[in-house]
Amino acid sequence: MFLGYLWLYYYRNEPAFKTFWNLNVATLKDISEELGLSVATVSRALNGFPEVSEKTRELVEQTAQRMNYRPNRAAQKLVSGRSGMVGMLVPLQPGMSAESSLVEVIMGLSARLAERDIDLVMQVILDEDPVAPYRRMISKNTLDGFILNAPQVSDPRIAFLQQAKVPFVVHGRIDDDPTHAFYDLDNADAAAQAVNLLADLGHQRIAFINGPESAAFANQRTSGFNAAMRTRMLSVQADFLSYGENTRASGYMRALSLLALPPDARPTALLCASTALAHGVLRAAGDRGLSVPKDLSIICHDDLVPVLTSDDTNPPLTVTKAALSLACAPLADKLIALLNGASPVEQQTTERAELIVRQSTGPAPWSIGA
Amino acid sequence: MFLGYLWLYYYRNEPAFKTFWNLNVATLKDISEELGLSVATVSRALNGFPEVSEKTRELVEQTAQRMNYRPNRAAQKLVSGRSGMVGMLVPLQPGMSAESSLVEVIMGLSARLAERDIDLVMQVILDEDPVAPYRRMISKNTLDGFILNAPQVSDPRIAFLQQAKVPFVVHGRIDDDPTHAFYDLDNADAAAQAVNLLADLGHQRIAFINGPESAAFANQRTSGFNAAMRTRMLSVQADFLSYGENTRASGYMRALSLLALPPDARPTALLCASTALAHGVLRAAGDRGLSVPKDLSIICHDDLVPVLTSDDTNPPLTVTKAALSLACAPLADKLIALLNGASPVEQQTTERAELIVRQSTGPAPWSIGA
DNA sequence: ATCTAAATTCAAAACGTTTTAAATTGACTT
DNA sequence: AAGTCAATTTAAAACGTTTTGAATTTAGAT
Repeated sequence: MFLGYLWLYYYRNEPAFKTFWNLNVATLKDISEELGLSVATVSRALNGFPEVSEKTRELVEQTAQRMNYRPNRAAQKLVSGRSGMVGMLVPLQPGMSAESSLVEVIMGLSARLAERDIDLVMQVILDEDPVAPYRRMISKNTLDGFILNAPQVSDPRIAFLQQAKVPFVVHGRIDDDPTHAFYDLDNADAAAQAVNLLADLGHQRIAFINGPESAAFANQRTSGFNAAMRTRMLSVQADFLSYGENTRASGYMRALSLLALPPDARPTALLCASTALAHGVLRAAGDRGLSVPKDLSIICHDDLVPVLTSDDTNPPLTVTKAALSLACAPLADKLIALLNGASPVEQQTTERAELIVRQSTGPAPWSIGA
Repeated sequence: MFLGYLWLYYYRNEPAFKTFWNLNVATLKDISEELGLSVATVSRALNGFPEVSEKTRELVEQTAQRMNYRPNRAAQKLVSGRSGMVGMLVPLQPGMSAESSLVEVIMGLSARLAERDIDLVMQVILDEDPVAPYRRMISKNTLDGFILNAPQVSDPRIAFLQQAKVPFVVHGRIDDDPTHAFYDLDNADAAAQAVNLLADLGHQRIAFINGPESAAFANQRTSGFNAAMRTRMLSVQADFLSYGENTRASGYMRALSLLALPPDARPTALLCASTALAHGVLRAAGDRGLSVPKDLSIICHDDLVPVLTSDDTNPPLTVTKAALSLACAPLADKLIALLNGASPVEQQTTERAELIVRQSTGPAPWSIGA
């Protein structure tokens, strides 16, 4: 279906929206008439142009305030191309609704952007083609830029937006040396920190319960994991590295099968990509009658999203910690910088996770027995 | 096919790609020049006006499709007063980020609205004054209507929007007979169903661990609870009804203190406003060494938000069930109806929760002993 | 007072759409 | 062939802002 008939009913109906005008919103013309000035001067005065006299500016600003003037975004957009709105299009994947981290990010972004009077347009994407919605939004001509989350391994959205020369910032990055603006956790380092802690505790059979294989972050964790294991002279068994959904259920299932191995073959330590996975793993350990950390050490990465916490579990989880909420302000700031003409490569930040040792990690079982 | 070629251009970075996707978003003028028609006719053809000939309409629609035309929202807004955007302003309360139900609603709404080519503008509110952000957004003149969630007992936002004559729909309602458009769960009935089940099982000391006192839904649940208790000739002790945050932690704390009472004084059944609360309650029961449902029956309301489920607990929870996700489509539809001039009182729907009996409820302990 | 340059201000065009009122076309009557 | 009425189409005026290029005022120097 093409747009036609929708707009017919939508637009033709007057009484519903006529009321919008009733709210005493003053226009530039109203102010200019009130003061006997031209619209151009009033516009310039309010936008801080240098060629308007101080006396006039003050007068105009007072009057604008008094008359409750607010610039009409649509009109601004029409002439300047800037709408004061940025978009975030999130793909709806199966089980996505559980993605509680998303609300954390949306909230933080929206709050920060609002400080600069920028609005956040949210849209859930159902399309097969990940690029199509961006094309649609761009051609609709209402957004100044985009925030992308959860980048995939070779994410077509990023290539597309770069090509289209639309400002955007990514929460995460596609490879080690991207040309786009981003704010990202040092995922490889987080995995490496975890491995080093476990290796220091004498663990040799370390399994990694990772996130989705298509996610860029999961691949970065794998790189860090493998590299650190190699450095510590530890071998990685093929079936000790699994990818899957970042959910409690998935963690439970995957841990259950790992822990079904005989005691001398099964991992003595599990590294999980998220607290959700770790919750599932804890439960699986309980079901298998294993005590943590005596029989099994567990470490995970904690985004500090308050839904599934890492410190009110039993035992409290050892984690690599990096608050997701801290990403919001930088992301918003970077996008704003881009909108103001900054170059993407100047807008790249990587953050290091902090290791918090709690009670879910301990010496490897064999080292005690030996 | 079609898409394939585009990808080709896209990867090759060829000019055809740029001119097709990027700067050249077709306007009505482009189409009119292409066809030798006037802008007015093209506009009318696309908007389904009756006075344009069928032949012309078809031609215009094909050309529009071919040239990748999309109406410029800013321009439409400027002349018609309609922007094709609706807003959802959510107050950021402490512990709000845990409100995972929100993401569920946002996702669902956005998806449904997108079907009608309407965009959802999200904003997090930090203001003290709940009305201020609405006033701000309205004067900015970019939104056609609002979706309100989590209405409070006598919510000032609703009064303000009604007086400002701005279309809006509420997820929930302020009182039993509101004049605004809403979609709401029959909260009183949900509580009553729970009480009836427990009463049928012989429970007499039933406590209610409710949501925040300021929330309208919590008050409706209380009414239903009290009414049903009265009908069943059961008395409600003052300290058996508590209000608080809808979190696991709050459920845990409140249950802990209830279960500290001596066996012949403490409640034999707990009714919880949410699965999050119930999770906390389950843990508290475990900590107190009480077995569910032998010593204590637990029933809660389940929104079917997949973060804290009710069926993979031990034991699986008896619930009154009503999927939150089912609210999204009706909410979006109602708002669209309002935008098209429908009267708010025609746009009111109440949904009944379904009782699902699982293993967390059982006969009252004394009735077994007796 | 006159001239010049700088400092202000202004009128008008543009952005892309919808809509009003007027103009054109076409089909039927006579 | 001319006249009438309906069916299409068009030109032009909005909507509220920014911006360009020109016009005016002011100040400074002669």
